[in-house]
Amino acid sequence: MTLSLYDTMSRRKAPFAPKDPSRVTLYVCGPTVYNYAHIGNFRPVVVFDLLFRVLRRHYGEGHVLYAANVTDVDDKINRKAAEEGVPIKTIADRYLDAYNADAAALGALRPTFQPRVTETMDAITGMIGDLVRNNGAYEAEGHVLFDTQAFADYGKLSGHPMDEMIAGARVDVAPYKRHPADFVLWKPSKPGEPSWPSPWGDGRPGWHIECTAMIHEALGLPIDIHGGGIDLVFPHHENELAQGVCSGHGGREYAGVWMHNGFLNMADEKMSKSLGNVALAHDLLETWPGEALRWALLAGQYRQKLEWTDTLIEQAKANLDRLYRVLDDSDRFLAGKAVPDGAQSPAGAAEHADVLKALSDDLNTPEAFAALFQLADRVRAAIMAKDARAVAGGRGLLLDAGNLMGFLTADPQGWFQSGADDDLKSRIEGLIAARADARAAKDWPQADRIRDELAALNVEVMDGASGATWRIKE
RNA sequence: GGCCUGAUGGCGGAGUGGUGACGCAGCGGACUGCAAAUCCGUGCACCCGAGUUCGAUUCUCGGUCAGGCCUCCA
Repeated sequence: MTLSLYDTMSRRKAPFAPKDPSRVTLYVCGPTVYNYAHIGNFRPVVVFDLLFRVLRRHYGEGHVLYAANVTDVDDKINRKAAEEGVPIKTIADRYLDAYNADAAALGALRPTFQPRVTETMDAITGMIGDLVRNNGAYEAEGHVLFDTQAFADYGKLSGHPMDEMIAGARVDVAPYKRHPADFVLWKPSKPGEPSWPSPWGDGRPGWHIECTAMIHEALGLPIDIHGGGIDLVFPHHENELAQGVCSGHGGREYAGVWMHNGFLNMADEKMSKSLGNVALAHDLLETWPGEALRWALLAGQYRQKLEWTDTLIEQAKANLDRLYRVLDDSDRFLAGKAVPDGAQSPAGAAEHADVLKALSDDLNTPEAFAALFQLADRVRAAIMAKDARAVAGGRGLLLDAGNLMGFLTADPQGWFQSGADDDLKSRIEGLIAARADARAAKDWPQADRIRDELAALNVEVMDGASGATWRIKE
């Protein structure tokens, strides 16, 4: 099965061809850890986690290397550390832990490498040195600047012609720059700020060089896929590309494919800390299962913008409920049954294949979801046909397809009963038992009274052939 | 000002030159003591104008609207 990906550089979808199928490399720009990350920050995390999973399915788990960096020195981190009177590492560690916890709750696997700027300083200064030697950078007033004139293709990724970028620039140009588009590779630290030694004096790296150096250090240039948010195309990725090529590592190529996810909007505007319209993943995870948030983040194709609303999350939750119900019903149906082995094709084999097929088409998650539902329908039909072998096989396929996308990892019963502690559970079970007695005695008013009581506890009862089941209503 | 996306039913959201996915919500029915879940059935859309075509939601051009980048930003 062919994997096709959309490349920002060529503006086309094309079959993916890694340079070495036994060592596929993926890099995604990670967080600056100075605060809790908002849900929009996690869109690329979830999207590229999905890509990571799909790549592993195509090339084998051990053959895909995924690096996502951590920016752990930056003005905002410095400021926060100064406010609290602690080292920047304290701030960075705190929010990196929170970030990784949130990412895990959203079903993201840990990247193979998670390099930190402060631990990659030698590689960073080394690469700046390479650029200076190659005449791709120059020193001016204690700064080292990248010389955009040295890279003829500058602007090719973003499609921004050089002249127009200057004409439209809305920032003051530092006087020591040879060209307005030149950008900082190394800058002196102000007194009291963290600084590192370098051949150009003590200071700290510019933002763009960090990624290029970490990519080279962790994966080696050139890489197969470079990902990130659409906003990073210019200037960040444009600059990374220029640095990488001019550094002399990896030849003319920096990344084989450039992938960019669209933004998350809230009330028709992008979610951003400066606009103040943020929803922290950390807070959302208090009220919603991580899988529901993950589903919501994948509800649209990754390149499209996504409107983040409560309705979106509710619908995502409802979608997952439907799949979990099938799993739950399968479990009930299979309970106590000896399932015969056999080579008979399980329910939903074709639909199972369709899931990977849809994902392999530039991560078409909506189509993958559709295939997942069709697969669930096949399992449902097998339950109704009382075909234990088909149910067991189909259930396995549904689970596998869901897991591939990072879903259906919860125990089905637990999915519906999460939010109930043991006290509540035993109370619910007691009421259900009492209601069963009332129903056996055909005391309908009493049975309905108990159901109302359960409803007051936010519990929904479902009478089935083999007794009543329940779940927490949302 | 320059560059770039997008516009599909009540909602989310794929896709396609000709039979308009999928899910949520709605409606009718079956099942149920009544519900819920489930099953069966069902209504509802392709921004506007022009062009190409036997035929366009799908291609081309123009317009309108929305959003993004050009500045820290996923």
